Amino acid sequence: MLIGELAKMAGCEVETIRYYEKEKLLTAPDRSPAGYRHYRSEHLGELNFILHCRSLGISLAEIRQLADFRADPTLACEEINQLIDRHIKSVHQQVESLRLLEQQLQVLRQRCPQASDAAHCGILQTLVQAAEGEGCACHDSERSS
Amino acid sequence: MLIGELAKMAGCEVETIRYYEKEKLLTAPDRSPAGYRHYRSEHLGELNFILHCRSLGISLAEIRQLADFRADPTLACEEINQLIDRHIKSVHQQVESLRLLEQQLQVLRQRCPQASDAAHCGILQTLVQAAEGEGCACHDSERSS
DNA sequence: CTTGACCCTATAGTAGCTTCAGGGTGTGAA
DNA sequence: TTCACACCCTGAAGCTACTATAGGGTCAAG
Repeated sequence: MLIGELAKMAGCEVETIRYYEKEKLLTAPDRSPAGYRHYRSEHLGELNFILHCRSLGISLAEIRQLADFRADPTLACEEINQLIDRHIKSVHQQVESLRLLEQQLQVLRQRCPQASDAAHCGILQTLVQAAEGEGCACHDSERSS
Repeated sequence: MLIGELAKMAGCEVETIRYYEKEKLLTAPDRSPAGYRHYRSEHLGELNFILHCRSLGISLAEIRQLADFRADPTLACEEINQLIDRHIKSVHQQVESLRLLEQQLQVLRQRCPQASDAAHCGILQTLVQAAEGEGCACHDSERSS
């Protein structure tokens, strides 16, 4: 299987595969005399493992750790639990701060319900006022919470 | 006002200010004979504007646009509205996908309630199974939704 | 005249790819 | 056979928004 076919099967870009190989996340395949990479089904498994972890927002460094656990199953899985717990925590924090951000943007957006010119744009005025330290509508919810 | 004082007043790093100047987001201040930057209150306003926008997750490219609107207030503010609307939309999408991700991680975590060794680690097994295309517990909610 | 806090520039590093330049390979058709 | 075209290769640079590092200059106090 050539790199293009593997990419198609896994649903990623060819460059991504070469990148993972360079980063030693994917074992290097055999090469044809012309230097073409030839993959086998194990490679598809490895690649899917990486892509699946990435879709869960796990970093390449963490995936490298998981791959080590996978390679040596006598290791304690307590670390895997911790890794996932840390990850859940950070995702949860991201969700919370983005929800706050969304609220702030909604408030900001309501400042300018109709289009006119920038001189009268409520959004721009709000941003400029905030810069002048007059307290901003969009971040008020931070103080009150 | 020297760069260190400005940084303290605005609550950011000195390097960040120099970076914004290099990126032409901040107008270059006058220099002392020794080459030290000397700032005035306008600069604090400009910097606060940038930092406030950044705290709302607005990119530097978008801040550059907003600064143009600020500089030429005869421009239509419709574009500002659109910029904020686009931003709200993308933040909302991020929130949704992170919430889904959190759920998936919780499901994954429940696969391994107790620590043993990696050979019996439910999390690792789940990830490996997913890689083998057997359908994964953590992404099941995607299909059912 | 030395110490220490501050300032300067230019360059490289971060994460996770993506894009680009410049070239080789393999297959089918004219 | 020669051409086009789709695919493959490498190495380096680009992206975002900073942060860090190296190697140096300035200035006021003691």
